[in-house]
Amino acid sequence: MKNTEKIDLIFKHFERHIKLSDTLKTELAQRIICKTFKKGELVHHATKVCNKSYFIQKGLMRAYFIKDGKEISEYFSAESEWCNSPRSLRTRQLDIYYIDAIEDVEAFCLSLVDLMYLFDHFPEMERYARLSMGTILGHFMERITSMRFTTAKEKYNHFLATYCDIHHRIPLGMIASYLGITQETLSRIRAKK
Amino acid sequence: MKNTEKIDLIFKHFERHIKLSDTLKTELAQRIICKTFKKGELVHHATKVCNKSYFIQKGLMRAYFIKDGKEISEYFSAESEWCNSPRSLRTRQLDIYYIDAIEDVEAFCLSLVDLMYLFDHFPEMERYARLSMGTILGHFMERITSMRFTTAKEKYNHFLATYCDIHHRIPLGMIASYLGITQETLSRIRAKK
DNA sequence: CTTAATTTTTGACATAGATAAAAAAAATTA
DNA sequence: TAATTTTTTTTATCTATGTCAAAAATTAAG
Repeated sequence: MKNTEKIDLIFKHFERHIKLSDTLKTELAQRIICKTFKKGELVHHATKVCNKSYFIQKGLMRAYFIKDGKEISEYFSAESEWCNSPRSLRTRQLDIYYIDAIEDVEAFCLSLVDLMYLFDHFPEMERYARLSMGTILGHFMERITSMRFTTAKEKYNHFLATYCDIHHRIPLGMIASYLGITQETLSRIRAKK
Repeated sequence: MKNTEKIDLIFKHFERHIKLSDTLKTELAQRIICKTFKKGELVHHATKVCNKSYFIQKGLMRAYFIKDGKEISEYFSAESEWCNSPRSLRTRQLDIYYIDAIEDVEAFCLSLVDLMYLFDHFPEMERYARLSMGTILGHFMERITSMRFTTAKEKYNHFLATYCDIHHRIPLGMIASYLGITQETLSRIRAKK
């Protein structure tokens, strides 16, 4: 890491859940590397096991999978959020997800090996993971509820609420596949209000 | 705890993810209490903050919420699974979920206070939570996919796959609300095959 | 700038699944 | 075991959203 100011972004993120000792900060700084991706660039390919986690410093990433030849968006990650192929990273096996950059991206990158090292040596990292996964789990539960008992319009409103800050940066087609509706339907919903 | 054999069930569960030291086993045994619930009994009420987690030893529990006066099943927990109101437990705030017993239930009960104590003193408990939440997160992702791009029949098949062992113990109406389809539709799907 | 490629919008039509109401079956209680 | 309540099934319509096709608008490339 050259830019010590930049890394503060991810430190601040950790510190929302845990206290970072100087030792841990040093260990993190030694292991985190910076990567950049051009808009449209593929960051992770489903034919590979995912062994990295990206923390976005600037830009927008998307996890998606292919169904019947079409890209189905699974989730979007923006500034100060992680992006990876969760199950692949956890189980060290293949999963269906691709990751690409919707905008030019600057990201911090932590390898699985380094993550494991940190979990083994810093219990507070385990806590961080437990707490932040709890938050994500909550979002998923809300999303499941939103998927089940709402009209297409309500689904879209729920999307607008959860991706409040970044919804305008995501193309309509990607939003439609994320919501499980057709882009025609979404276009009509937008036209009405 | 009187029955030392019984508590092995939950020890074995922990040991799927972590090693349990004798110290931790003792601490757990001191804190876990047994509770029983009759079929139909309300275990957790949405007007209360959830401050307990139940690990089911025998029977079947359900988390649900009320929408337009109807009970919408969120998830089911059977033997060797946890049941609680996740976000309420995590944030110490109210959430929408009720929990009831679909069958007579015998469960181990751990209070939030005791959970916190264990997290604070046993880093391996943090790891256990991280790993088991990862598994749950994977299930949720699959469920979200299943909710979005499949017909009612495919949703039902996905339910049968995920609740393979216990699907026959869950009433049709509860399954329908879990899947976000009407019970009439589910009844027709069952009739066909 | 001009052309090509991609994304979004619009229109016509089809259909899976919702809704409503009532009968049948199963489970619970007296 | 009869009576009551709850759950499931069936029948008949209705509607939101999907599908297909093509035009318009936007973005990217030469």
